[in-house]
Amino acid sequence: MTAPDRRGTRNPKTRQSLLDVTERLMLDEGYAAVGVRRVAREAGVTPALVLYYFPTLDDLFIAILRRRTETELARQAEMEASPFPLTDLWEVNSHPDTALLGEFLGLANHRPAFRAELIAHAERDRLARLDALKQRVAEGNLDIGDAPPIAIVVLTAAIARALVNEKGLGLTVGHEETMAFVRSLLAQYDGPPQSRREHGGPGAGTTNAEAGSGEGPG
Amino acid sequence: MTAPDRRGTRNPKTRQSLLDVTERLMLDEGYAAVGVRRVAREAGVTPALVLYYFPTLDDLFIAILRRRTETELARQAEMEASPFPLTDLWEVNSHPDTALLGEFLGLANHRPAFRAELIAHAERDRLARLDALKQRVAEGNLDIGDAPPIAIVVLTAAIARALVNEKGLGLTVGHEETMAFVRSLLAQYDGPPQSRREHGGPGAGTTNAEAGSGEGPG
DNA sequence: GTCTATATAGTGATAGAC
DNA sequence: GTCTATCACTATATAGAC
Repeated sequence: MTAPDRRGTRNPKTRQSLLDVTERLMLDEGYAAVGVRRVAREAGVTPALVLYYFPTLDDLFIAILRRRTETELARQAEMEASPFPLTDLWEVNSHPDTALLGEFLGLANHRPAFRAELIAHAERDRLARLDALKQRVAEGNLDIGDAPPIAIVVLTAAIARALVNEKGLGLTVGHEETMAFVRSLLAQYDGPPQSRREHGGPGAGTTNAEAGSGEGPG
Repeated sequence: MTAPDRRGTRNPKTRQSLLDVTERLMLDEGYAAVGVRRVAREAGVTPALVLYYFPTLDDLFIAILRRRTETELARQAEMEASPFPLTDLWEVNSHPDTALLGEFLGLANHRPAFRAELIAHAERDRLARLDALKQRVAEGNLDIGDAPPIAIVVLTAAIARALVNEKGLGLTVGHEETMAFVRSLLAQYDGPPQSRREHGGPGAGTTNAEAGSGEGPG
């Protein structure tokens, strides 16, 4: 259902070019702008060639998703080496490329063949981040109190994605204050105990609620 | 650009039927499922009649948005009378109909005529909720500490919408824990001081972090 | 107010020459 | 591996009969 899997990969350079164009189109104009003709035109080839590399549009979208996965695994690895995992988890989710995830969600809504692939990817990704977070907690590098780690993972992703979506639309009411607030909250528990409260960025000026009056919950 | 504004509204019953069908289609299958043919078929009329009431598809979508606005204003009014504004703010945002907002966001992404209308609506809505929240705080009915009220409004909307979106997709990893966590957080500061911690629903069993070890921040 | 019929333009995908 | 040409289908939207 996904791809007839044409052996030989043909010309890798052309293939990559098509993927680049598609990804940029999705980010700039949304997945609805992606079509065989449009992609072909922007890549300087013919529509037929696009379908030669990706027999169906679904195959093209799935290829984008798969390529994305590798990039994210790399970022994930970086995060695991960071001294401030929470803040980094937030930053990773706030990356402009997160807009792609929004497009993927919309795409999955009316492309069944794409949906299964996306869900599998999202779940894998979510569990990977959960594991990473748990490990940091176990190492004593991070103290999130009674907060369920999975909730932290879900929340950072949810908030960041929603903000990116809104910004892409041109809706930014309250974003600045919200991001400052979130950053200050994360910075409060983030990193090894001795360094706590020493970072958080200039935007965290609102210090924050004394929601954690102790040295840290738990 | 929006509508030639056909005077007379014709048959209000037919008009409402078309709106009902469209709204249900958007919720069930996403905005991509909405087209003159499909709407016509499900409403038991012909495609031409749909365009008789709504000269372009954009007009149809905008009509949905406008009708929605009234409904939300009603909910908003209810919320303002509730003893637990935070929890209600969350519940309102978690209402299944929130899925519509996600569809609207996607829609605005590739329908310029719809975008301006949506942004105006979203900003108005956000500021209304902000005012309501501020008033509850001023009344002493709610204590959110140093947290910027606008951040509370943005965050509840962002989180709820993201969860609804994911659920619609079939991705629910971590949702239960996250919702329980959010509810417990909200319940902690929600309502008049004397009733605090007496509600929050059965899902809030994880009690929560002792993030607010005092009677309340501030 | 609702219909039939159609104009116009787009789409994903295929066949086959080179 | 890349092209031209085209099929089969869908879409929004319009004209005009009833």
